This record gives sequence, structure tokens and C-alpha cells, in this order.
Amino acid sequence: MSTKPSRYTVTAALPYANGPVHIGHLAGCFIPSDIYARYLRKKGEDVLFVCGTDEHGAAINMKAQAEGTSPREIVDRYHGIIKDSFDKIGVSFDIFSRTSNKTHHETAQAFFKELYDKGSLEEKVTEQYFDPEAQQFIADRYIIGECPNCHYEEAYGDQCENCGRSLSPTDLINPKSKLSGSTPVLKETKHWFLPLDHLSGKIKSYIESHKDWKPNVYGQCMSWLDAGDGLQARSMTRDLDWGVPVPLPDAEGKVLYVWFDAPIGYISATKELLGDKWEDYWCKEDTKLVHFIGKDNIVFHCIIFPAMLMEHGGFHLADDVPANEFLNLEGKKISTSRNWAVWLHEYLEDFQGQEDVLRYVLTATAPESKDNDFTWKDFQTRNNSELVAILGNFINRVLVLVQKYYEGKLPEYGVLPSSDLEILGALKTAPADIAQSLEKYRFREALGKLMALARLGNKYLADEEPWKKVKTDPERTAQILFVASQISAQLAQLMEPFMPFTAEKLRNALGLKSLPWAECAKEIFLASGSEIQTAGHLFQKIEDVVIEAQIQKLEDSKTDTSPKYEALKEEIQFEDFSKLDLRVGEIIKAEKVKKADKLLHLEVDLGFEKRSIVSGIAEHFKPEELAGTKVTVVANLAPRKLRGVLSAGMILMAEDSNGKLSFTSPPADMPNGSIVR
RNA sequence: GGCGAGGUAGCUCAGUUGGUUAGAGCGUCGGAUUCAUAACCCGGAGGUCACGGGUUCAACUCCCGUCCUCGCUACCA
Repeated sequence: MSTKPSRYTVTAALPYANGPVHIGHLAGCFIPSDIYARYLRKKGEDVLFVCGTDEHGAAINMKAQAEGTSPREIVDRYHGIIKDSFDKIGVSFDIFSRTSNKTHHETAQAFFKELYDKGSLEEKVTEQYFDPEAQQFIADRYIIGECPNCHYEEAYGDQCENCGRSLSPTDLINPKSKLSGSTPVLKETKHWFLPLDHLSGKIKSYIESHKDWKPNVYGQCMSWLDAGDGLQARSMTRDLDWGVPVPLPDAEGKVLYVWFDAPIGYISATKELLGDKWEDYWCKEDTKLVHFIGKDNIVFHCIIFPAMLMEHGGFHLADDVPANEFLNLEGKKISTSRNWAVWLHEYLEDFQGQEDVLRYVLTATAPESKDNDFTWKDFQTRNNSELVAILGNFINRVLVLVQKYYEGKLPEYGVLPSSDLEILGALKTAPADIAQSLEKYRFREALGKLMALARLGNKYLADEEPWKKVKTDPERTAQILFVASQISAQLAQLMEPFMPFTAEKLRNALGLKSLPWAECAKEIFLASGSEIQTAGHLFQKIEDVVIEAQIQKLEDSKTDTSPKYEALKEEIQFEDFSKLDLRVGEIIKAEKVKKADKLLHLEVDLGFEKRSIVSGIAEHFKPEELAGTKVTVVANLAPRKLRGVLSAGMILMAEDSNGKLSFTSPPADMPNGSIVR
């Protein structure tokens, strides 16, 4: 967009309501979007900042079933936790809605209906499996059966995990529903697909018109568009009872696909807040639309959602999608399932009154251009040597001195020398300078520029030494503290988007109102005679014990993840078991399979013969360490080729809850070829 | 394996369209200081810009190749 936008629509990715929010979400999406929105508001722009919980989809349904409760119960729980924690950390959404509410259902249905009415959707009737016991259609991956290709007994309906073959549920021999364990029956069902291939040209030129997007975003989009198969038609509906009902006759038990309804959630949240005025923020070309997301969401926000909007017509497409990379934690990937995370609601409990510290640290260390690491040690250092020592200390020095020398009343300053005018000049240019970074979504750079002001203040005091001059030159001392107070005032204004709580505290001490950004471009904020109070310490030092406790907490949570035990499979008869021929084998030779990351080509001695077996264990074992290892082999499995290499049999492996594999090895003196039973 | 993004001081990162001694913050060492939460301020040390070629008068910056990290994807238990 070349001309100045008339209004802004800022969205933050909808958090999925099956768990709380952690620091990775914050650093990647919510803190930057909040800084941006607060900055725009302070600039006096017309800005709408929307978000909400994404509450549909099979995963929430499954979680509810696993906990023996309802999806409603799950989403209510997490919507509450998430909304509350966003409030407390100061993420200033204009509305934080949810996709399960009425407005959203209506909006999503109307959107779908529009596509349907104009003939954009392809209707396909297919036979799908239906679970008679659970009385519902079953998603492909919740159907298990025997693979027609390799006869693996537990192939999923969409793919056999054993031979890797893509499957359709109807290919399975002896299918079972994972929901109830019963045998599903085929039933005709109708679904609606959105073809995308005819849009690929439009989408490509849309992306290409945004070469200014971040390289990681632009690169991923082009990579996706250039991929071989082109854009496939996507089914926009599912057979499920939790979600937005498909607004057509004959669509009993069908809901919109969660990926279809979720982004529309941005729009319905807007409607909920603004009523008819919503169109200004979504349809007008002079609106600037910015989606803040994590890198896992790039393709969806840059390609699929715009495609939906294009096909519908009448919508303005995203002007920028400043996706961040991932934040690691103490050198390891954040993982919800392994409980390796710092949860926002827990941080807020443990660090009450230190909301801005987390905002500051996550901004300073945000993964803007590549993955970054959050460590508690770094958190402590940034708090102690940046917030406390540089920023808090400067403010404290000024306020204490003004209190001490002038009873809190700002003195007259007479005619300032040019060195002071230079300092004040820096205050005048700071807003534009910081704005330049913010407009480019360079939040850590912007924050650095803010801190440079505090550094300037500290240097000014050190150079001028008012505590000495007060004895010899009261007039000059008055000037110095007058100038230093102006720096404090500018800090109070400009820190607002980054650290809103501290900004308010400081403004109150200085008796200032929040000023529009443009009005911050000046030298003097506080007139002589202004009453100034001390603010106490803006930031508290964080001691080692506090940090050690957090690290310990992380370690503990890691070990106490109760391992997830898979449900037992259905009972089998002895003859089922006796079909298996298990033998003791010994690995003689192992080498990596070319062009495959996970596969090892093994030569296994079964006593009576040597076998070639391909096994997916390359990420767990080095080939040269394997010779001589005793293993248990499924010896009568039908042979097949993997990556062009013959695999005649299968090695049995045990897997722990972290996905680590180990051999089920017989003792070394057990002869090769021995029967296992 | 394919595609994408990265690999710059001990750590976290900047380096704009190729142009003289490659920058910042933190950490570290030394100095100065005491108004301030032993904080601030000044100074020093520290980099063959992943590696190897090439283009150019000139490359961290462009081209080719190799290695490593992350993501998507393929291959699996």
C-alpha cells in the first residue's frame, strides 16, 4: 500500500482452546501485535486489534472424549484461562472473542453460503465410514485397519504408517473405529470442496506484489506455490458434531472444517464488536490489514485464507504477515506434550507485578529473523542489568534528586547551554526514529532505541554530576535536573507500547497524561514548577534463587509428565497371535539408505538365512554401532521395497513417551533363528 | 532427498542497492565515581564475517560447490 491507510486491522493468531498460552506464543505473535496496536493507537490511528480462541475441530472433540467430558467444557476452561492471562499481561485486544459463539457461527455460515450460492464449491458424494455405536462419521485418521499393501494391522485411514502408502479408509481390510472399537459401516456422505487451482495465478501475483514481506514469509509462500502438484481442492466440511453446522439442507451432522472457520473468526469478532461497521475494516482498500502469526501459520494466512477471500469477493487482502520464527526454551524446542514450556498463567502467578519484565525480555529476544532461545538466566540478566540498572536506575536517580534538592517541584531553568539543547534535541527526534523501526516490525530494534534514551540519561548525569554542582552552582544544577526530568518524561511516553504498566506508573509519578505519538516529538514535557513524585523502584532485582527455582520447576515438570499409555487394542485369539513368526536375529551390517533421513538398510542373520531389512531407526542409531546387535524380527512379514531397497521383515522396537526407540534384544547367547513366542 | 530460512565477537543480534580500520547490547578485564537497587560513566581485549572456489579495481554483501542448524515435505518404528 503506497498511500497512507485510513485505518488498520491488526489480527493475532487465534490460540487453539485445548491448552493455555506459553511464552513461545507470546514472543511469536501476541507481544509484537500488541506493541504494534498500542503504537498505532498512540499515533491516533483508527485501529482494530482482534483475536479470540479457536474452539472447533476434531482435536478438541478427541480431548473431550479422552477426559470424559464435553467439548464445551474444554473450550470454556481454556478460553477463560487464556483470556484472563492476556488481560493480565496487558495484551490490549479490542475484542477477544471465541469461535463457538453465535455471531461467528452466523458469519462463517454466511461466508460458506455465499461460496455455495455462486457455485464456487464442488459437491462430492462419497462413501465414508460411519461408526454405528458412536453414531457419527469418523475422520480418516481415526479409522484403523489392515493395510492392503503391506498387511500391517494398524494402518490409519489416510496412510499406512508401516509402508507409507497413502490410503483411503475404504482400502483398509477389517477397519475399526478408534472411537468405539466397533466395525464402521459405509454410508454415503456429501462434502463441499473449494478448488484452488484456478486461483493459483491470482495468488501468485498477489504474493509477488509483496516482495517487501519478511524473507522467511515470502520464501515459504513461493516455495509452496512452486511445488509440483499445484493447489489442490480442499474439503471445507467435515462429518462431526462439534463445530459450525453446514448451512444447507441435507447437511445433518456436518460442520465447517476448522481451518475454514477459524480465520473467519477474525471477521466475526469484528462484527461482534462493531456491528455493521465491520466492513470498513475488512473490505475497504484503504484499510491496512496485518496478520501476526507464528511461522507454522504462514501458508494458511498468505495463501489459503486469501484464496477464500478472493473466491468470496469483496474483501481486502492482507497487506503484511510479519510471521516470527520459533522461540526455544533452554536450548530445547518448546513442547506442550512434553510439558517443556513456560506457561503464561503460571508466570503471572510466580512474578506478580512483573508483567512488563516478560514483555520486555520477550521483545528483546523475539525470534524475528531466526529461531531464538529463551533462558531463565538471560531473563534474569536482562532484568537486572538492563531494566533495573539502566532504565529503572536512571528514573530513580532523577526522581530522587529532584525530591532531595527541590522538594519535588521542578526548578526554573533560565537559558540552557547548547549541550543541553543537544540532549533535548534527541528527545525530539526519538519518536520518529523508533516509529521507523516499529513500522517495519523491527520490535527489538525499536526497544533498543528506547533503551538508548535511558543510557543517554545516565551518561548525562554522569557527565554533569549535579550532586557535586549542587554545592557550587545551584543554577546549573537546576538546569541539569530540569533536562534529566524531560528525558524521564519522554521515556514514560515512548515506553508505553512496550511496557504499558511501567509507563503508567511513571506517568503518574510525573503527573503526565499519555500523549499522542506525534506530540512526543518535542523537547519539553514538564514545565518548571511541575510537581514530581518519586515512583519507588520501577523494577525489582531478580535473585539467583528465583531463577534456580524456575529452572528446577522446568526440570521437574519434564520428569513428571505421566507417560501417555496408548489404549489397549482389542482382544485377539491365539490363532491371531500364532500367525506371527518372530525370530531372534543378529545385525551383521548396517548402512544408511540414500535419500532418506530415517532409514537404515540392515543385513540380519536369522541363522538359516541372511535377510535384507529396512528399518526407520537412522535417527536413533549409528550404523557402525549396530553390527552384532541381537534383535527380534518379524520373519514372515510380506517383503516390500522401501526407497528402492528390499525389506524382508521387520525389527521390533520399543518406544518411550518421548519417541525414543530401543531394540527388544534377546540375550547375546541366544542362537540366531530361535523362535520367539 | 526436495524446497524454504539461517550460519557475523564468549552470548543475543544489526549490517541498507558490493566501496576505506565489520557494528550494538550483554558478559569479561581495567579505570573513574558515589546522586542511584555495588547500580551508573569511561576505556581495553575479543571476529581468517561456516568452509572452498569464482566474478570484480574492490565481497560479510553477487555466482557455484560443500558442511551445520531450523521449518515444510518425503521415507519409518
